Amino acid sequence: MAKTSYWLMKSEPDVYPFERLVKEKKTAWEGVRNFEARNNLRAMAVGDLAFFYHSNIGKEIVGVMRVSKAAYPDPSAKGEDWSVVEVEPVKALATPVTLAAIKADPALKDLQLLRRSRLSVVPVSAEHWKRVLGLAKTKV
DNA sequence: GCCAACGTTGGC
DNA sequence: GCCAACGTTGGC
Repeated sequence: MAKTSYWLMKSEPDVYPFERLVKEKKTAWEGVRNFEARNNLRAMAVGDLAFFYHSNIGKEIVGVMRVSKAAYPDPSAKGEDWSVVEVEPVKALATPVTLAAIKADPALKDLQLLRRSRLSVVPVSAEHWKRVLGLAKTKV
């Protein structure tokens, strides 16, 4: 069993909020049109965990999800070289972790969310993962 | 609604 | 292969 990797994926809540993922039980993470984000998707393995971040509205990490199917061609981009993964909800955070809270925490200053703010799929280190869960008062 | 950051595209 | 122009993302 390979070591679990951690990620953070962004969605605008008026396009696809975490609550909808909870309701639908799983979704294909479509629409990534950035090479680096795509490569991150392709690096994911089944069982990897990811934070669900609401961009623009909310600007906070609201939940945790699990990769349930590894990368395969994006059905919304036929004939083009894009990928999606399938994810399923794990749980909502007891306390959402806001962007402001992340910025205010020196331990999280190197979080890729801050350093690469425009990238929609970024890796998260195990240390940062634990730290964010601590702030969220949530166990996974 | 504005603007900064930055990835992508296309001309040379 | 460089670089300017352009488009998109996302915070404020």
